[in-house]
Amino acid sequence: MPAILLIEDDPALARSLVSYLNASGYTVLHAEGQTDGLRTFSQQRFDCVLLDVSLRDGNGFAVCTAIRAQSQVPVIFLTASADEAATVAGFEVGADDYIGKPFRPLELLARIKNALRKHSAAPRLLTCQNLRLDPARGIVTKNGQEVFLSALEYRLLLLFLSNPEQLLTRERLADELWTFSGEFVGDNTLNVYIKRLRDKIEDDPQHPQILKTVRGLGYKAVQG
Amino acid sequence: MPAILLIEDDPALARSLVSYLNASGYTVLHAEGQTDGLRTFSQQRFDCVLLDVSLRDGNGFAVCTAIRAQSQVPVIFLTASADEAATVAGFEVGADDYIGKPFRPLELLARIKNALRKHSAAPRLLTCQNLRLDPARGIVTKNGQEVFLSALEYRLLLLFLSNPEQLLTRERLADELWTFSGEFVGDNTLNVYIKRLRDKIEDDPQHPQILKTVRGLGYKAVQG
DNA sequence: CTCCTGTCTTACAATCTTGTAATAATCGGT
DNA sequence: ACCGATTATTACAAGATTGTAAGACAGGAG
Repeated sequence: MPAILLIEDDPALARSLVSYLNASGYTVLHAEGQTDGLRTFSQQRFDCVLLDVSLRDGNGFAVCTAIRAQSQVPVIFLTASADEAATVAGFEVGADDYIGKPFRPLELLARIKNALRKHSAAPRLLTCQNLRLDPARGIVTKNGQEVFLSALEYRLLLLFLSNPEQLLTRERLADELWTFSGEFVGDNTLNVYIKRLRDKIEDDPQHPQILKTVRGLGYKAVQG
Repeated sequence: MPAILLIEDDPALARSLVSYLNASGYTVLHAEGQTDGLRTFSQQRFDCVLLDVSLRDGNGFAVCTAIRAQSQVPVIFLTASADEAATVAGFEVGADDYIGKPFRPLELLARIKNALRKHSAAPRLLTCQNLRLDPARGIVTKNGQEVFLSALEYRLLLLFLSNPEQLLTRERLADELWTFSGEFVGDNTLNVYIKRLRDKIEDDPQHPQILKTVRGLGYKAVQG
Protein backbone atom coordinates (compact mmCIF):
# COMPACT_ATOMS: atom_id res chain seq x y z
CA MET A 1 0.00 0.00 0.00
CA PRO A 2 1.94 3.04 -1.26
CA ALA A 3 2.20 6.06 1.03
CA ILE A 4 1.49 9.49 -0.37
CA LEU A 5 2.24 12.82 1.22
CA LEU A 6 -0.30 15.47 0.25
CA ILE A 7 0.75 19.07 0.88
CA GLU A 8 -2.33 21.19 0.27
CA ASP A 9 -3.77 24.12 2.18
CA ASP A 10 -7.27 24.12 0.77
CA PRO A 11 -9.17 22.04 3.35
CA ALA A 12 -12.06 21.10 1.09
CA LEU A 13 -9.85 19.98 -1.74
CA ALA A 14 -7.56 18.13 0.64
CA ARG A 15 -10.48 16.24 2.17
CA SER A 16 -11.79 15.12 -1.16
CA LEU A 17 -8.35 14.09 -2.41
CA VAL A 18 -7.60 12.15 0.75
CA SER A 19 -10.81 10.19 0.61
CA TYR A 20 -10.53 9.57 -3.12
CA LEU A 21 -6.94 8.35 -2.89
CA ASN A 22 -7.73 6.27 0.15
CA ALA A 23 -10.52 4.60 -1.75
CA SER A 24 -8.05 3.94 -4.55
CA GLY A 25 -5.69 2.01 -2.33
CA TYR A 26 -3.22 4.62 -1.11
CA THR A 27 -2.27 5.64 2.37
CA VAL A 28 -2.43 9.42 2.38
CA LEU A 29 -0.97 11.77 4.93
CA HIS A 30 -2.14 15.34 4.68
CA ALA A 31 0.05 18.30 5.60
CA GLU A 32 -1.39 21.80 5.53
CA GLY A 33 1.60 23.89 4.60
CA GLN A 34 5.26 24.17 3.85
CA THR A 35 6.61 23.78 7.36
CA ASP A 36 4.21 21.04 8.26
CA GLY A 37 4.90 19.23 5.01
CA LEU A 38 8.67 19.25 5.24
CA ARG A 39 8.61 18.15 8.84
CA THR A 40 6.31 15.24 8.04
CA PHE A 41 8.42 14.36 5.02
CA SER A 42 11.60 14.07 7.02
CA GLN A 43 9.88 11.99 9.67
CA GLN A 44 8.76 9.11 7.53
CA ARG A 45 9.20 7.55 4.15
CA PHE A 46 6.75 8.27 1.32
CA ASP A 47 6.43 6.75 -2.12
CA CYS A 48 5.15 9.95 -3.71
CA VAL A 49 4.48 13.60 -2.86
CA LEU A 50 1.51 15.62 -4.15
CA LEU A 51 2.38 19.26 -3.77
CA ASP A 52 0.21 22.31 -4.29
CA VAL A 53 2.16 25.16 -5.84
CA SER A 54 0.31 27.87 -3.98
CA LEU A 55 0.70 27.45 -0.27
CA ARG A 56 -0.12 30.21 2.14
CA ASP A 57 3.16 29.97 4.02
CA GLY A 58 5.44 29.80 1.00
CA ASN A 59 5.32 28.53 -2.54
CA GLY A 60 5.55 24.90 -3.52
CA PHE A 61 8.73 25.34 -5.52
CA ALA A 62 10.73 25.94 -2.36
CA VAL A 63 9.23 22.81 -0.83
CA CYS A 64 10.15 20.78 -3.89
CA THR A 65 13.70 22.09 -3.83
CA ALA A 66 13.98 21.17 -0.16
CA ILE A 67 12.65 17.68 -0.84
CA ARG A 68 15.01 17.19 -3.77
CA ALA A 69 17.92 18.12 -1.57
CA GLN A 70 17.39 14.97 0.42
CA SER A 71 15.43 12.57 -1.73
CA GLN A 72 14.63 11.32 -5.22
CA VAL A 73 10.99 10.62 -4.33
CA PRO A 74 8.50 11.42 -7.13
CA VAL A 75 6.96 14.86 -6.71
CA ILE A 76 3.77 15.77 -8.55
CA PHE A 77 2.70 19.40 -8.58
CA LEU A 78 -0.93 20.38 -8.31
CA THR A 79 -1.91 23.77 -9.62
CA ALA A 80 -5.09 25.79 -9.83
CA SER A 81 -3.84 28.05 -12.53
CA ALA A 82 -3.32 27.40 -16.18
CA ASP A 83 -0.08 29.24 -15.61
CA GLU A 84 2.41 27.98 -18.13
CA ALA A 85 5.40 29.65 -16.53
CA ALA A 86 4.60 27.88 -13.26
CA THR A 87 4.56 24.55 -15.02
CA VAL A 88 7.98 25.19 -16.47
CA ALA A 89 9.30 26.36 -13.11
CA GLY A 90 7.93 23.20 -11.51
CA PHE A 91 9.98 20.97 -13.74
CA GLU A 92 13.01 23.16 -13.19
CA VAL A 93 13.00 22.43 -9.47
CA GLY A 94 12.84 18.71 -10.12
CA ALA A 95 9.16 17.85 -10.27
CA ASP A 96 8.17 14.60 -11.94
CA ASP A 97 4.79 15.68 -13.19
CA TYR A 98 2.45 18.60 -13.18
CA ILE A 99 -1.33 18.40 -13.03
CA GLY A 100 -3.60 21.38 -13.54
CA LYS A 101 -6.92 21.75 -11.76
CA PRO A 102 -9.59 20.81 -12.19
CA PHE A 103 -8.28 17.28 -11.79
CA ARG A 104 -9.76 14.47 -13.72
CA PRO A 105 -9.78 11.72 -11.11
CA LEU A 106 -8.69 8.85 -13.31
CA GLU A 107 -5.93 10.92 -14.84
CA LEU A 108 -4.65 11.84 -11.41
CA LEU A 109 -4.55 8.18 -10.47
CA ALA A 110 -2.85 7.27 -13.72
CA ARG A 111 -0.17 9.90 -13.23
CA ILE A 112 0.48 8.82 -9.67
CA LYS A 113 0.71 5.22 -10.75
CA ASN A 114 3.04 6.20 -13.56
CA ALA A 115 5.30 8.12 -11.20
CA LEU A 116 5.47 5.19 -8.81
CA ARG A 117 6.20 2.75 -11.61
CA LYS A 118 8.94 4.85 -13.17
CA HIS A 119 10.53 5.42 -9.83
CA SER A 120 10.52 1.86 -8.63
CA ALA A 121 11.88 0.65 -11.94
CA ALA A 122 15.29 1.56 -10.57
CA PRO A 123 16.77 -1.86 -9.77
CA ARG A 124 17.96 -2.45 -13.28
CA LEU A 125 19.80 -5.59 -14.14
CA LEU A 126 22.52 -5.77 -16.72
CA THR A 127 22.25 -9.03 -18.55
CA CYS A 128 24.01 -10.82 -21.32
CA GLN A 129 22.99 -14.31 -22.26
CA ASN A 130 22.91 -16.36 -19.08
CA LEU A 131 24.85 -13.73 -17.18
CA ARG A 132 23.29 -11.16 -14.84
CA LEU A 133 24.92 -8.28 -13.04
CA ASP A 134 22.95 -6.45 -10.36
CA PRO A 135 24.57 -3.05 -9.80
CA ALA A 136 22.32 -2.40 -6.82
CA ARG A 137 23.76 -5.36 -4.97
CA GLY A 138 27.14 -5.77 -6.58
CA ILE A 139 26.39 -9.37 -7.44
CA VAL A 140 27.03 -11.32 -10.63
CA THR A 141 25.25 -14.57 -11.38
CA LYS A 142 25.48 -17.06 -14.21
CA ASN A 143 22.53 -19.42 -14.58
CA GLY A 144 21.45 -18.36 -11.12
CA GLN A 145 24.75 -19.36 -9.56
CA GLU A 146 26.83 -16.61 -8.07
CA VAL A 147 30.09 -15.86 -9.82
CA PHE A 148 32.46 -14.31 -7.33
CA LEU A 149 34.43 -11.60 -9.06
CA SER A 150 37.28 -9.63 -7.60
CA ALA A 151 36.88 -5.86 -7.39
CA LEU A 152 38.65 -5.20 -10.68
CA GLU A 153 36.99 -8.04 -12.51
CA TYR A 154 33.64 -6.65 -11.39
CA ARG A 155 34.46 -3.19 -12.63
CA LEU A 156 35.63 -4.58 -15.94
CA LEU A 157 32.45 -6.56 -16.46
CA LEU A 158 30.35 -3.57 -15.40
CA LEU A 159 32.06 -1.55 -18.11
CA PHE A 160 31.28 -4.10 -20.75
CA LEU A 161 27.68 -4.67 -19.77
CA SER A 162 27.03 -0.93 -19.51
CA ASN A 163 28.24 -0.50 -23.07
CA PRO A 164 26.89 -3.45 -25.01
CA GLU A 165 27.84 -3.80 -28.65
CA GLN A 166 30.21 -0.91 -28.26
CA LEU A 167 33.85 -1.20 -29.00
CA LEU A 168 35.87 -0.41 -25.91
CA THR A 169 39.45 0.32 -26.71
CA ARG A 170 42.24 -1.15 -24.69
CA GLU A 171 43.17 2.35 -23.65
CA ARG A 172 39.66 3.24 -22.51
CA LEU A 173 39.40 0.08 -20.45
CA ALA A 174 42.76 0.61 -18.80
CA ASP A 175 41.82 4.21 -18.04
CA GLU A 176 38.58 3.19 -16.38
CA LEU A 177 40.16 0.49 -14.28
CA TRP A 178 43.27 2.32 -13.19
CA THR A 179 42.41 6.01 -13.25
CA PHE A 180 42.93 6.58 -9.58
CA SER A 181 45.95 4.37 -9.12
CA GLY A 182 48.34 6.89 -10.59
CA GLU A 183 50.91 4.18 -11.26
CA PHE A 184 51.57 2.66 -14.61
CA VAL A 185 50.23 -0.79 -15.19
CA GLY A 186 51.98 -2.98 -17.66
CA ASP A 187 50.70 -3.26 -21.18
CA ASN A 188 49.79 -6.90 -20.85
CA THR A 189 47.88 -6.59 -17.59
CA LEU A 190 44.57 -5.92 -19.30
CA ASN A 191 44.96 -9.06 -21.41
CA VAL A 192 45.35 -11.05 -18.26
CA TYR A 193 42.21 -9.54 -16.74
CA ILE A 194 40.21 -10.27 -19.85
CA LYS A 195 41.34 -13.85 -19.65
CA ARG A 196 40.50 -14.14 -15.99
CA LEU A 197 37.06 -12.64 -16.56
CA ARG A 198 36.42 -14.95 -19.49
CA ASP A 199 37.46 -17.93 -17.42
CA LYS A 200 34.80 -17.00 -14.90
CA ILE A 201 31.90 -15.91 -17.11
CA GLU A 202 32.25 -17.71 -20.44
CA ASP A 203 31.05 -21.25 -20.94
CA ASP A 204 34.03 -21.94 -23.18
CA PRO A 205 36.75 -19.37 -22.52
CA GLN A 206 38.55 -20.50 -25.68
CA HIS A 207 35.61 -19.40 -27.79
CA PRO A 208 34.15 -16.41 -25.98
CA GLN A 209 30.47 -15.73 -26.64
CA ILE A 210 30.24 -12.62 -24.51
CA LEU A 211 33.53 -10.72 -24.63
CA LYS A 212 34.60 -10.50 -28.24
CA THR A 213 38.09 -9.47 -29.29
CA VAL A 214 38.32 -6.81 -31.97
CA ARG A 215 41.83 -7.21 -33.20
CA GLY A 216 43.95 -4.08 -33.17
CA LEU A 217 41.24 -2.05 -31.45
CA GLY A 218 39.93 -3.55 -28.26
CA TYR A 219 36.99 -5.61 -27.05
CA LYS A 220 33.25 -5.47 -27.12
CA ALA A 221 30.47 -7.27 -25.29
CA VAL A 222 27.64 -8.71 -27.31
CA GLN A 223 24.08 -7.52 -26.76
CA GLY A 224 21.81 -9.73 -24.87
CA MET B 1 21.12 18.25 -29.96
CA PRO B 2 18.46 15.74 -28.92
CA ALA B 3 16.57 13.89 -31.65
CA ILE B 4 12.78 13.67 -31.43
CA LEU B 5 10.51 11.42 -33.45
CA LEU B 6 7.12 13.00 -34.07
CA ILE B 7 4.36 10.64 -35.17
CA GLU B 8 1.43 12.81 -36.17
CA ASP B 9 -0.94 12.63 -39.12
CA ASP B 10 -2.34 16.12 -39.03
CA PRO B 11 -0.08 17.96 -41.52
CA ALA B 12 -0.76 21.43 -40.20
CA LEU B 13 -0.12 20.52 -36.61
CA ALA B 14 2.96 18.53 -37.55
CA ARG B 15 4.43 21.47 -39.48
CA SER B 16 3.97 23.85 -36.62
CA LEU B 17 5.38 21.41 -34.07
CA VAL B 18 8.42 20.65 -36.19
CA SER B 19 9.29 24.28 -36.70
CA TYR B 20 8.68 25.14 -33.05
CA LEU B 21 10.78 22.27 -31.75
CA ASN B 22 13.49 22.98 -34.28
CA ALA B 23 13.63 26.55 -33.10
CA SER B 24 13.93 25.23 -29.54
CA GLY B 25 17.05 23.25 -30.30
CA TYR B 26 15.74 19.80 -31.18
CA THR B 27 16.22 17.75 -34.28
CA VAL B 28 12.77 16.55 -35.25
CA LEU B 29 11.88 13.78 -37.66
CA HIS B 30 8.26 13.64 -38.69
CA ALA B 31 6.47 10.39 -39.48
CA GLU B 32 2.91 10.47 -40.78
CA GLY B 33 1.48 7.27 -39.42
CA GLN B 34 1.93 4.06 -37.55
CA THR B 35 3.82 2.10 -40.19
CA ASP B 36 5.99 5.01 -41.16
CA GLY B 37 6.70 5.84 -37.52
CA LEU B 38 7.74 2.37 -36.46
CA ARG B 39 9.97 1.92 -39.49
CA THR B 40 11.70 5.23 -38.84
CA PHE B 41 12.04 4.38 -35.16
CA SER B 42 13.82 1.12 -35.82
CA GLN B 43 16.13 2.77 -38.33
CA GLN B 44 17.71 5.33 -36.07
CA ARG B 45 18.10 6.31 -32.47
CA PHE B 46 15.84 8.94 -30.90
CA ASP B 47 15.97 10.60 -27.51
CA CYS B 48 12.20 11.02 -27.27
CA VAL B 49 9.03 10.13 -29.16
CA LEU B 50 5.99 12.41 -29.51
CA LEU B 51 3.05 10.26 -30.44
CA ASP B 52 -0.46 11.26 -31.46
CA VAL B 53 -3.07 8.86 -30.08
CA SER B 54 -5.37 9.12 -33.06
CA LEU B 55 -3.60 7.99 -36.19
CA ARG B 56 -5.52 7.18 -39.34
CA ASP B 57 -3.80 3.84 -39.87
CA GLY B 58 -4.03 2.60 -36.30
CA ASN B 59 -4.12 4.03 -32.81
CA GLY B 60 -1.14 5.35 -30.95
CA PHE B 61 -1.38 2.78 -28.17
CA ALA B 62 -0.32 0.01 -30.49
CA VAL B 63 2.64 2.09 -31.62
CA CYS B 64 3.67 2.72 -28.04
CA THR B 65 3.44 -0.96 -27.21
CA ALA B 66 5.60 -1.78 -30.21
CA ILE B 67 8.17 0.81 -29.20
CA ARG B 68 8.23 -0.43 -25.62
CA ALA B 69 8.92 -3.93 -26.84
CA GLN B 70 12.29 -2.80 -28.06
CA SER B 71 13.23 0.36 -26.19
CA GLN B 72 12.93 2.37 -22.98
CA VAL B 73 12.94 5.67 -24.86
CA PRO B 74 10.61 8.32 -23.37
CA VAL B 75 7.23 8.37 -25.14
CA ILE B 76 4.95 11.38 -24.77
CA PHE B 77 1.38 11.07 -25.99
CA LEU B 78 -0.38 13.93 -27.72
CA THR B 79 -4.14 13.93 -27.68
CA ALA B 80 -6.86 16.09 -29.08
CA SER B 81 -9.49 14.83 -26.75
CA ALA B 82 -10.01 15.52 -23.12
CA ASP B 83 -10.64 11.81 -22.96
CA GLU B 84 -9.70 10.63 -19.52
CA ALA B 85 -9.87 6.95 -20.36
CA ALA B 86 -7.40 7.52 -23.18
CA THR B 87 -4.98 9.15 -20.78
CA VAL B 88 -5.16 6.20 -18.45
CA ALA B 89 -4.74 3.79 -21.34
CA GLY B 90 -1.69 5.73 -22.49
CA PHE B 91 0.09 5.21 -19.21
CA GLU B 92 -0.91 1.56 -19.23
CA VAL B 93 1.02 0.92 -22.42
CA GLY B 94 4.14 2.53 -20.98
CA ALA B 95 3.89 6.21 -21.89
CA ASP B 96 6.00 8.64 -19.91
CA ASP B 97 3.71 11.62 -20.19
CA TYR B 98 0.46 12.71 -21.71
CA ILE B 99 -0.28 16.15 -23.09
CA GLY B 100 -3.74 17.28 -24.12
CA LYS B 101 -4.33 19.67 -26.97
CA PRO B 102 -4.34 22.54 -27.27
CA PHE B 103 -0.66 22.51 -26.32
CA ARG B 104 0.82 25.29 -24.39
CA PRO B 105 4.20 25.66 -26.08
CA LEU B 106 6.34 26.21 -23.02
CA GLU B 107 4.66 23.37 -21.17
CA LEU B 108 5.32 21.05 -24.08
CA LEU B 109 8.96 22.02 -24.02
CA ALA B 110 9.15 21.62 -20.26
CA ARG B 111 7.65 18.14 -20.43
CA ILE B 112 10.01 17.06 -23.18
CA LYS B 113 12.95 18.40 -21.26
CA ASN B 114 11.73 16.64 -18.13
CA ALA B 115 11.39 13.35 -19.97
CA LEU B 116 14.89 13.65 -21.36
CA ARG B 117 16.34 14.58 -17.99
CA LYS B 118 14.63 11.75 -16.12
CA HIS B 119 15.69 9.28 -18.72
CA SER B 120 19.32 10.26 -18.83
CA ALA B 121 19.55 10.68 -15.07
CA ALA B 122 20.74 7.09 -14.76
CA PRO B 123 24.25 7.57 -13.35
CA ARG B 124 23.09 8.09 -9.79
CA LEU B 125 25.62 8.50 -7.06
CA LEU B 126 25.17 7.30 -3.52
CA THR B 127 26.73 9.76 -1.17
CA CYS B 128 27.22 10.17 2.53
CA GLN B 129 29.20 13.08 3.86
CA ASN B 130 32.50 13.13 2.01
CA LEU B 131 31.97 9.62 0.69
CA ARG B 132 30.72 8.79 -2.80
CA LEU B 133 29.83 5.44 -4.28
CA ASP B 134 29.22 5.19 -8.02
CA PRO B 135 27.27 1.99 -8.70
CA ALA B 136 27.67 2.49 -12.45
CA ARG B 137 31.42 2.23 -12.16
CA GLY B 138 31.86 0.28 -8.96
CA ILE B 139 34.06 2.97 -7.51
CA VAL B 140 34.13 4.49 -4.04
CA THR B 141 35.81 7.80 -3.33
CA LYS B 142 36.38 9.82 -0.19
CA ASN B 143 37.22 13.48 -0.69
CA GLY B 144 37.89 12.67 -4.31
CA GLN B 145 40.46 10.02 -3.47
CA GLU B 146 39.64 6.48 -4.40
CA VAL B 147 39.05 4.10 -1.54
CA PHE B 148 39.80 0.61 -2.75
CA LEU B 149 37.31 -1.79 -1.23
CA SER B 150 37.29 -5.55 -1.52
CA ALA B 151 34.28 -7.20 -3.12
CA LEU B 152 32.53 -7.86 0.18
CA GLU B 153 33.37 -4.49 1.65
CA TYR B 154 31.90 -2.89 -1.46
CA ARG B 155 28.71 -4.87 -1.19
CA LEU B 156 28.41 -4.03 2.47
CA LEU B 157 28.81 -0.31 1.83
CA LEU B 158 26.36 -0.51 -1.09
CA LEU B 159 23.82 -2.00 1.27
CA PHE B 160 24.24 0.79 3.76
CA LEU B 161 24.18 3.64 1.25
CA SER B 162 21.15 2.17 -0.52
CA ASN B 163 19.25 2.18 2.76
CA PRO B 164 20.22 5.39 4.52
CA GLU B 165 18.82 6.02 7.97
CA GLN B 166 17.39 2.54 7.98
CA LEU B 167 18.28 0.04 10.59
CA LEU B 168 19.86 -2.99 9.02
CA THR B 169 19.88 -5.95 11.32
CA ARG B 170 22.92 -8.09 11.73
CA GLU B 171 20.93 -10.94 10.25
CA ARG B 172 19.83 -8.98 7.20
CA LEU B 173 23.39 -7.86 6.51
CA ALA B 174 24.79 -11.37 6.83
CA ASP B 175 22.04 -12.67 4.56
CA GLU B 176 22.81 -10.14 1.86
CA LEU B 177 26.54 -10.71 1.97
CA TRP B 178 26.55 -14.47 2.17
CA THR B 179 23.31 -15.62 0.52
CA PHE B 180 24.96 -17.55 -2.25
CA SER B 181 27.79 -19.03 -0.25
CA GLY B 182 25.66 -21.63 1.46
CA GLU B 183 28.21 -22.08 4.21
CA PHE B 184 27.91 -20.71 7.67
CA VAL B 185 29.98 -17.74 8.49
CA GLY B 186 30.92 -17.18 12.07
CA ASP B 187 28.89 -14.87 14.20
CA ASN B 188 31.73 -12.44 14.64
CA THR B 189 32.65 -12.17 10.99
CA LEU B 190 30.26 -9.31 10.34
CA ASN B 191 31.78 -7.32 13.20
CA VAL B 192 35.14 -7.69 11.58
CA TYR B 193 33.84 -6.47 8.23
CA ILE B 194 32.20 -3.47 9.83
CA LYS B 195 35.48 -2.64 11.45
CA ARG B 196 37.41 -3.01 8.20
CA LEU B 197 34.91 -0.85 6.34
CA ARG B 198 35.03 1.80 9.05
CA ASP B 199 38.81 1.78 8.96
CA LYS B 200 38.64 2.61 5.26
CA ILE B 201 35.77 5.09 5.08
CA GLU B 202 35.54 6.82 8.46
CA ASP B 203 37.77 9.73 9.36
CA ASP B 204 37.99 8.46 12.91
CA PRO B 205 37.07 4.77 13.03
CA GLN B 206 36.82 4.98 16.83
CA HIS B 207 33.99 7.47 16.53
CA PRO B 208 32.15 6.49 13.38
CA GLN B 209 30.18 9.30 11.71
CA ILE B 210 28.75 7.19 8.90
CA LEU B 211 28.12 3.65 10.13
CA LYS B 212 26.34 3.89 13.44
CA THR B 213 25.95 0.96 15.78
CA VAL B 214 22.46 0.32 17.10
CA ARG B 215 23.16 -1.85 20.07
CA GLY B 216 21.28 -5.11 20.20
CA LEU B 217 19.77 -4.60 16.74
CA GLY B 218 22.29 -3.85 14.03
CA TYR B 219 23.74 -0.88 12.20
CA LYS B 220 22.53 2.05 10.20
CA ALA B 221 24.14 4.57 7.87
CA VAL B 222 23.40 8.22 8.43
CA GLN B 223 21.69 10.27 5.76
CA GLY B 224 23.63 12.70 3.65
C1' DC C 1 53.92 -20.11 -46.80
C1' DT C 2 56.53 -16.79 -43.61
C1' DC C 3 56.92 -13.15 -40.84
C1' DC C 4 55.32 -9.77 -37.82
C1' DT C 5 52.31 -8.03 -34.66
C1' DG C 6 48.94 -8.38 -31.42
C1' DT C 7 46.55 -11.40 -28.27
C1' DC C 8 46.34 -15.42 -25.25
C1' DT C 9 48.05 -18.38 -21.79
C1' DT C 10 50.80 -19.84 -18.07
C1' DA C 11 53.48 -19.25 -14.14
C1' DC C 12 55.18 -16.60 -10.35
C1' DA C 13 55.97 -13.64 -6.05
C1' DA C 14 54.10 -9.87 -3.32
C1' DT C 15 50.23 -8.36 -1.41
C1' DC C 16 45.48 -8.39 -0.11
C1' DT C 17 41.19 -10.75 1.32
C1' DT C 18 38.61 -13.82 3.97
C1' DG C 19 37.07 -16.10 7.88
C1' DT C 20 38.20 -17.55 12.68
C1' DA C 21 39.53 -17.22 17.32
C1' DA C 22 41.02 -15.00 21.26
C1' DT C 23 41.03 -10.81 23.88
C1' DA C 24 39.66 -6.16 24.99
C1' DA C 25 36.39 -2.53 25.32
C1' DT C 26 31.77 -0.72 25.82
C1' DC C 27 26.95 -0.29 26.88
C1' DG C 28 22.81 -0.94 29.68
C1' DG C 29 20.62 -2.51 33.56
C1' DT C 30 20.75 -3.37 38.47
C1' DA D 1 30.06 0.58 40.75
C1' DC D 2 29.37 -4.13 39.16
C1' DC D 3 27.86 -7.65 35.97
C1' DG D 4 26.56 -9.79 31.73
C1' DA D 5 25.97 -9.36 27.05
C1' DT D 6 27.10 -7.16 22.91
C1' DT D 7 30.39 -5.06 20.05
C1' DA D 8 35.24 -3.79 18.86
C1' DT D 9 39.88 -4.95 18.12
C1' DT D 10 43.83 -7.66 17.16
C1' DA D 11 46.27 -11.36 15.25
C1' DC D 12 46.57 -15.23 12.34
C1' DA D 13 46.63 -18.90 8.48
C1' DA D 14 44.62 -20.32 4.13
C1' DG D 15 43.58 -18.85 0.03
C1' DA D 16 42.63 -15.23 -3.58
C1' DT D 17 44.01 -11.14 -6.04
C1' DT D 18 47.18 -8.25 -8.39
C1' DG D 19 50.63 -7.15 -11.52
C1' DT D 20 54.64 -8.85 -14.24
C1' DA D 21 57.24 -11.59 -17.35
C1' DA D 22 58.03 -15.04 -20.68
C1' DG D 23 56.58 -17.99 -24.11
C1' DA D 24 52.73 -19.86 -27.07
C1' DC D 25 49.40 -18.88 -30.30
C1' DA D 26 46.68 -16.70 -34.09
C1' DG D 27 45.47 -13.41 -37.79
C1' DG D 28 46.71 -10.60 -41.57
C1' DA D 29 50.04 -8.71 -45.06
C1' DG D 30 53.22 -9.69 -48.34
